[in-house]
Amino acid sequence: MMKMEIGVLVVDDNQMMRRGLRGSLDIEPDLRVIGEAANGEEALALVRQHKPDVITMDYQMPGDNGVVVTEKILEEFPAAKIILLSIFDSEEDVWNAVRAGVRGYLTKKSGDVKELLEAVRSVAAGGTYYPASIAGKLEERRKQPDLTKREMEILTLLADGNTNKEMARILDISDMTVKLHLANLREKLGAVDRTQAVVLAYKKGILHIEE
Amino acid sequence: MMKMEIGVLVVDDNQMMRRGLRGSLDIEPDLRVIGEAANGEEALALVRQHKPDVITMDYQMPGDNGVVVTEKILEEFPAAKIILLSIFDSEEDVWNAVRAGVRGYLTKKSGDVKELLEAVRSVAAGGTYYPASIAGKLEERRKQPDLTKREMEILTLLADGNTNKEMARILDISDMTVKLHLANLREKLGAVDRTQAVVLAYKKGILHIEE
DNA sequence: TTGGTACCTACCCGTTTGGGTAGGTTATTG
DNA sequence: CAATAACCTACCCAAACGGGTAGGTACCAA
Repeated sequence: MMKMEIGVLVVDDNQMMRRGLRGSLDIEPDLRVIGEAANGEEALALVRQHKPDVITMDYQMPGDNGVVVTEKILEEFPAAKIILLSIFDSEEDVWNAVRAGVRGYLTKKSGDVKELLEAVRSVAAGGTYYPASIAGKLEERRKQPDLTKREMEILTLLADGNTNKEMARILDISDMTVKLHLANLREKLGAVDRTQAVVLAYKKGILHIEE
Repeated sequence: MMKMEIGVLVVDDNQMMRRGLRGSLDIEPDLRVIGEAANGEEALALVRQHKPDVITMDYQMPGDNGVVVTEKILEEFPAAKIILLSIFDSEEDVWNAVRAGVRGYLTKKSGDVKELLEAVRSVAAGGTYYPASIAGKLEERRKQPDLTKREMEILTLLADGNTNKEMARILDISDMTVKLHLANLREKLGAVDRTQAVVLAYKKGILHIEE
């Protein structure tokens, strides 16, 4: 009555990573990699074709990232079981993935194959899988209020080295209002000043280092 | 007279990455992976034992990072040919690796196997290998002056949300001096204010996001 | 010995920031 | 309909920051 094999779809743009994942999974007697996708479109096509039991999904990919692809897959196949794999594990990253509906989140840093296998089996059986460190970040994030759209704009402008007056001009609002948003955003992030605000925003994964 | 096979040592703490690398290299007729190491000690031991023609070295590892391990290997075997593989490719990261004496630097983001093979063969033949994006960052970094020890201390304290007065107290110097270092450091980083200074420090890889 | 670099201090002065307090409109949702 | 959240503006005031200028010491290398 139990299905003998767990069919896994590997989604990762990194060719070497795909090779490593396939090797680690295929060697297990109860697991079988039924396909590899390097991006969102390929992933969706293979999901439609093979209905995999579990999908391992990379976060960073050209085009749609793993969270967006997850949303698209779940929209069409609400029962799909997706485990997100990422080099990054900031509070915000984990939060976004969980909100999108993933069943597990693993960090690539460790590269721990045992952990991966546990996650795949647990999720295939209908459970979820979050290592302690990830679960902690999720809990931490849950306690924090979201930044509003305006606060995000201010935060971005702040990181670009704008003064309050400049931000006011850019957003076409009073610099009094900028001060207000800034105060709220410092409060939400737990920062003592504007400089620490951007630092904490980076650490929490709200802002990203892209040049 | 030419050596038929290029012996490669793979150094990476990530088990899946090692698997992917080995698979990608071993499949080539002219390449042979003669060992895998998960950290600096293992790497050094295998280098002594096998004298590999080329070493692919991960940046992020528990214990000594890839640059430190590179230095240790080159101290003992100055002719060793090392290619650094990293997820990160900030100006500072590339700069540190090149200063340590690597012959090539590849980013793991692409996971481009062709590029890896080209790099290994080029380096084995006595050449170097830097993709255009990496070479550009190296050139960029070369033009910039180093931060002094004091400036680094100020930068770190700055990112922690300290005011000038607090930094002065912590470093036991005048807040006038803090202002001076801060001005120099803004100048070197090309930042308009203290907030942008830490942002640029992150982007350049001088500061790191660790919680 | 001279030059360069890192490091330190001080003054003046205008601008920017942050804290507090007190109001308002609009849109959404129970 | 009332409550809530997001958004906006204004005032006062003290503290912090940034720009300019003008010095000093210590050390290392040419």
